[in-house]
Amino acid sequence: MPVTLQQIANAAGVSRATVDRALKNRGRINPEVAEKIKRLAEEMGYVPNISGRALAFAKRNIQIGVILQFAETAFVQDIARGIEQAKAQVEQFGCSLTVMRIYGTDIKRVISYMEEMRINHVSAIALIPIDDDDLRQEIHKCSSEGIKIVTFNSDIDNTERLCFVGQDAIKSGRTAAGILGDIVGREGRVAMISGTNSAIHKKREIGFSEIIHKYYKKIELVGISHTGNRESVAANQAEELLIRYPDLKGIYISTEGTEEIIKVLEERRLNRKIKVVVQDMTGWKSKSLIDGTIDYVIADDANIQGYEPIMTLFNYLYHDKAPEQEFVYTEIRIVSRYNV
Amino acid sequence: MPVTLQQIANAAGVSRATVDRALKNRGRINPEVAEKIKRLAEEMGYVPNISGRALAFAKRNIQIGVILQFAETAFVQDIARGIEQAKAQVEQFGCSLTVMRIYGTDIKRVISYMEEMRINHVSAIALIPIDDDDLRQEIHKCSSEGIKIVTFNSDIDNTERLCFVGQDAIKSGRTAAGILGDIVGREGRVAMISGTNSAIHKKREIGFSEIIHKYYKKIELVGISHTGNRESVAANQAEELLIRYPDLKGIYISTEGTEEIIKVLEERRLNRKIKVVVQDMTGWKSKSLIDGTIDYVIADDANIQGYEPIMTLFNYLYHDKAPEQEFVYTEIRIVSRYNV
DNA sequence: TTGAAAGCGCTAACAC
DNA sequence: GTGTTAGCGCTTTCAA
Repeated sequence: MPVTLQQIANAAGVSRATVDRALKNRGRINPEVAEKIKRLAEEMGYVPNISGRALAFAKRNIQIGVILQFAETAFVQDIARGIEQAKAQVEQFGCSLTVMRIYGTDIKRVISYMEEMRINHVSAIALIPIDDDDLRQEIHKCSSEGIKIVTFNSDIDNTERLCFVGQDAIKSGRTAAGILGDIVGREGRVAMISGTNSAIHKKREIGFSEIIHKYYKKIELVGISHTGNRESVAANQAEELLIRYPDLKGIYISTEGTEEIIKVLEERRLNRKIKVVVQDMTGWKSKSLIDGTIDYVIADDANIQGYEPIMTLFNYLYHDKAPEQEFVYTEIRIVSRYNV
Repeated sequence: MPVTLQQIANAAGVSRATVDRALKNRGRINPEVAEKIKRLAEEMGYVPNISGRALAFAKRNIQIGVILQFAETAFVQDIARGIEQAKAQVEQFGCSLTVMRIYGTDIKRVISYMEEMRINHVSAIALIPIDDDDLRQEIHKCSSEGIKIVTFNSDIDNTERLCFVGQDAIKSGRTAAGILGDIVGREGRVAMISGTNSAIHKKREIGFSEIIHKYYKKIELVGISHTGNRESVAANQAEELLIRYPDLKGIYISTEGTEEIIKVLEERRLNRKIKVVVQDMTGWKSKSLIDGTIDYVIADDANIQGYEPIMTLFNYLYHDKAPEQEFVYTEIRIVSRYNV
C-alpha cells in the first residue's frame, strides 16, 4: 500500500499541510522540521499520488491553447489528429484544450490568437513558429506572465520557450543516408530533393551529406535541389535530374510533391530501378511503399508530432517540473513495406 | 470546463449516484431514467475524469503481480527495466506491483507464485508462459476468480488470458528479410541462425523465408540452423555455415550468442563483408552496430516488452474495459547505427 | 429504485 | 510557522 502524505504527517507529528510545504519547498516552514520531513519521506518511499494532485488541480481549470498554421495541408491535418488524440487524453484529467486553425500562413493572426489566449489566462500554448521578431516579443510577454510556450515541428531561437518538441532533423538526414547508401550497394550516384531553405530542411541536408561523404566514399552525391515545397517544381526537378544523370541510383526526397516525383519515375519506367527513400511522407502507408516504388520512409509519425508537444506541456503542468532538455526529440523510424 | 457527473445529475434532476449507475450499467435502476441520463451525458459531452476514478479506486488497493523466468539473462533484465518503469508509473496512481524472479526455468515455482498471488487477491498477473497443462489449469483458476492474466513475450493457447502483449514475430521475420534482401543487393546466398523450435522463433523463420522466396527470387536461403539459444552452439553453427558457403552474403541472427557469431566473423575477417541483421539484440546500442559489423537490428525495445504488458493491465483495471484485440502487438523497429 | 454521505490523496485559502 | 478545512470527481455503502 503506497505511502501517503497523511502517513508521513503522522510519523513526523505534524499536519498534512506542513508535509506538503516541506516536500514542495513552498511557503514558510521551520527548516529543521522540513529536513526531518524530507528524510522521512525518503525513508518511507513516498511517491506522490498523481490522481490526488490532478484532482486538486481541477479547480484551477488548466487550459492549453494550440495554434496551427497551414491547417489545410495534409501534413498539418496529420498533426491535428495527434493533437486530438492528446486532447482526449488530457480532458480525462479535467484539462481543456483549444485548437485555433489558420489556413495558409499569417503571423499577425498567430500573434492575435496568442494575445487572446493570454487574456483568457491559458496555462500554456503550443505552436509551430516562424522566424519573426513580433512573435519573439509575444512569446516574451506570455512567458513573463507565466504562460509556458512549447514550439514544435520547427523552432525559434532567442526566446524563453519551455522547449522544442520534434524531430532531430540532422539525425533524420543521417538515417536516410545510411539506408539509401546501403540499398544502392554503397556505390554510384545519388541525389537529394529538398524542400526549402528552412532550418529543418537545411539540417536534413547536412546530416545526409555528412554520412554519404564520410562513410560511403564510392557514392557521389550529385546534388541537392530545392522545390520550395511546390509539387510542380518537384516534378521538374526530378525530370532534370534524370536527364542529367541517367545512371542515377538513388534519391532522398524531403519535400512536398513526393507523388509527383514518383509519377516522373514511373513515366520513365525507372521506378524500382532507382532506389527511393522518402522523408516523413504523409500517408506513408501508401501504395507506393507497398508496391516497392518507394523503398523506405524515414519518419516520425506526424501523429506523434502533434501528440508529443501537448503531452509535454501537460506533464509539465501536472508535475510542476520542466522537461529535462531544451530539445525533446521524437523517435526516428525507418519504415519499409514490411513494418508499416 | 469539462462536464462532471454532478452537472449531469443536476440536468437530469437526480443524484450523482444514479447517474453513475446509469452510465456504468450497474445496480438496479429505472430503465427510462437510465435512458434519459445516457442521452444527456452524450449530449453534454461527458468524459469521465480519470483522476477522480483512480482516486476512488485507491481504496481497493489494486495490486499487479509479475512473474519472470530466466531472470539471470540479459534479455530478461532488459524486460525487467521496462517493468520497473511501468511500476514507477502505476505507483503514482496508488497501484502496487510485485515482481517475482525465477532464475532459469521452473514451472512449479511459477505456479506456486501464482497461487500465492491468488491468495493475496492481486487483481492481475503478467507472465511469460511456457506450454504446460498445469499452467493452463492455474490460469483457469485465476480467471475464474476474476484475476486477469496477460501473457507477454510468448503466449499460451486455449486459456482465458486477457490478451497477449508482444511482438508480431512473423512481421519481425518479414521485416528482417526485406532489409537483408535489400542490402545484399537482392541476390546471392543468405542464411538464418535461429534459436529454438519455440513458437516465436518458428514464426520469425516463416516470415523470413516467406519474403525471401516471394520477393527476392535471386536470393537463395541456404539454411536455417538452430542453436538452442546456446552461445557455443551459435559459434559452431556460424563456423560451419561459413565453411560450407564461402560466398555467403548475409545472415539473419535470431538467437542468443550474437556476440559469439560476430567474433567468428571477425576472426575470418568477414565482418563488414557479410551483411548482418540481428533480431532483438539486447544491448543493441552496442559497439558492433556502431562500428558496422552489424548492419541493422530488428527490435522492439526490450524495455517496451516489459512496459507494455503492465500498462495494458493497468489501463484495463482503471478503465474497466478490455484491450481491443486479443493480441496487442508492439511496434517493430528497424535500427541502424544512425537512428539508435 | 434512489439519495445521502463518506472518503480516496492532494492543494490552497484562511485562521491561529 | 503550522494546523484546519473545504473541495476537486468519482465510487461505494447504507439508509430510505
